[in-house]
Order: sequence, then C-alpha cells, then structure tokens
Amino acid sequence: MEHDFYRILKGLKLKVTPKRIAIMEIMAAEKTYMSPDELRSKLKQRFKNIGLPTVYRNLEELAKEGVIIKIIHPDRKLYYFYCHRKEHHHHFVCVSCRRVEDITFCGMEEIKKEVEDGLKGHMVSHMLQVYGFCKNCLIKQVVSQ
Amino acid sequence: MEHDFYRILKGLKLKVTPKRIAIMEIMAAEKTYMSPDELRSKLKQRFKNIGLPTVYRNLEELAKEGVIIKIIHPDRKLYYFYCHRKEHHHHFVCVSCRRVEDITFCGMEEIKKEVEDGLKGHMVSHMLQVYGFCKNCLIKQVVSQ
DNA sequence: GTTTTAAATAGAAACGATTTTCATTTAGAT
DNA sequence: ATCTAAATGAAAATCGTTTCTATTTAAAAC
Repeated sequence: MEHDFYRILKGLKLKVTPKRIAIMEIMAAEKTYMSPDELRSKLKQRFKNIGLPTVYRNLEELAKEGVIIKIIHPDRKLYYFYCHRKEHHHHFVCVSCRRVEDITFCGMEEIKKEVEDGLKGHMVSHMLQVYGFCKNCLIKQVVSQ
Repeated sequence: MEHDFYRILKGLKLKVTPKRIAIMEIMAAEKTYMSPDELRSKLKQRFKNIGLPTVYRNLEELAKEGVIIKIIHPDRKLYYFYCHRKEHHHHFVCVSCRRVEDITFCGMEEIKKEVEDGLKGHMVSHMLQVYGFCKNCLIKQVVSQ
C-alpha cells in the first residue's frame, strides 16, 4: 500500500515526503469525505506542527491529478475523498454519516444528446451529486424510533 | 410584469418594496446567472446607496421560495438566476457567456433505483449541473478562427 | 388620513475558510 | 557530501458572506 502511494507520487513528479504519504494513507482508509481541517486533526497525531496550508496545497495537487476527488458542498466548504476507481462515475453521499458510495449509471449520454441536438450547444462537463441516507443510517433511524 | 412580481411577493408574505421589485425585474430580464455583487452594480443605477447585505438577504429569500435558483459554482461563490419554470428540471450553463438554459430530461429515476435497490440507501435529493458552450458561443468560436 | 408596529434597510464591523508571503527545511539529483 | 528546487510552517492577508444595530418604511390598525 505504501508502495502504491510512492509510485503514484513518482508518477505525478511530486516529491515523496512523509506528509504526502500520510495524507494519502489517511484519505484512502476513510470512507467518508473530509474537510481540510478534519484531515489536519488526524495528521497532527503524527506531525504536531503540520500547517493548514500544507494540507490545502497537497489536497489540491492530488485532486488536480484525480487521485482524490474534490467536492463543493452546499455549505460552500471544500471536502475531499480518496478515489479508488479510475473510470467515469458519480457519487452518492450520505447526508447523515457522509459515507461516499459509487454510482455507476449516469444518464449523461441522453443529456448530452439533448444539449447538442435540442439546444444546439456543446456539452463539455457535468457535475452530479446525489444525497440521501445510506444503508447503515437507515437502520439506525429505524432502531432509534 | 410588475404585477406578477407584486403577486409573487404577496404570496410569499414579503413586503413589496421598490428594491425587491427591482431585484426581480433585473433577475428575470437576465438570461445569465449573476453574483450578488454584479446584481448590486445594476441596482446602484437606481438606488445609489443599496447595501450588499440587502442584496444577499433578498436573493436568499427568493431562492428559498424557488423564485430564483441558487447555484454553487466551482469557484465556490454564489450565483443566482431567475427561474421561469416551476416544474422539476435542470440547467445547462454556458461556460463562455454564462447563459442558462433548461434541461428537461434528467435520468434521476434510474439513479434513484440504483441507490435504493443496489446500495439499499434512500435518495433524498440531487444536484446536477451541466457545462458547455451554448449555440451563440459556438458560432462565435467558429467565426473568430 | 394618522398612528402603530413589525419588517426591511444601510453601514460598519465581524467572520471564517482559504490563500499568499517569506524565511527555513528537506528530498533527491549531481 | 553538495547543491538546488520543491515543500513546509507561521503569520498575515484576502475576500465573499453574515451579523449587528440604529434607522427607515410598508402596510395593518385605527
């Protein structure tokens, strides 16, 4: 696992620093999205002086390369999560526990068709975010009633 | 038209102030999304002391009621545009001129099915944003080459 | 039409997430 | 072991947005 991260950083021509490795480790192990500040709290256990700009810079670099995904939450803050899959897909975000799960289907072919045939425009990208309750949180809701 | 706005505000139990009417007029006439600050610039032509908090408050109130749509742009700033249609639909945003056009189709039924049957979760909402070049901007691109 | 009162507003100040600056440290090439 | 460009921490700056408070105004009550 450590070697994967090493290889990824080499591939991106980024220096292999202990902090970069730690950031990737923590992100990859976490199933929910994280704010830069939450990530820093976790990093502080290993590096007590780690600065927030370092966290922001690294998350942004990794996001630019698609190693992690940046999401812009309705609260307008940034969140990130590690992206294990490389194919095009979207995400389901649990509004309760913030767990992120993959969605395979995305009807973008039809929408692209509507944009290009109907509106005579050209679609270059899209962003889809699906919110709800995941399996675990549904169970908890039933139990707590 | 003025009477439509009057009726809408009455329906929302908001006081009918000249600034509210002006905000709705300007937003409804504009085919592109606008930042609060851009809207204030336009309002200043009529009300030279209008404050930015007033613009933010009014946009937020109207957005809460669905009269205008709030979008969270990838730049993390807020933008708004007037929503002429009331049925569920999504928007195509031209990345060049920022014109907003409606998209009728949205494959959410399939995605909802995937979330509920596949992930055993419960979907409560979604957000879809489609980016590209509109018809006019495609023409300009061709012309300028 | 006048009075009343609750909502709307302007202006100034506060807020807070993110970014920049700059001096210091460190990875990795020579 | 030395060198150089990249990475980092700390502090400060930035800037879109929100809060606070005193004043004004729409419109309900009289």
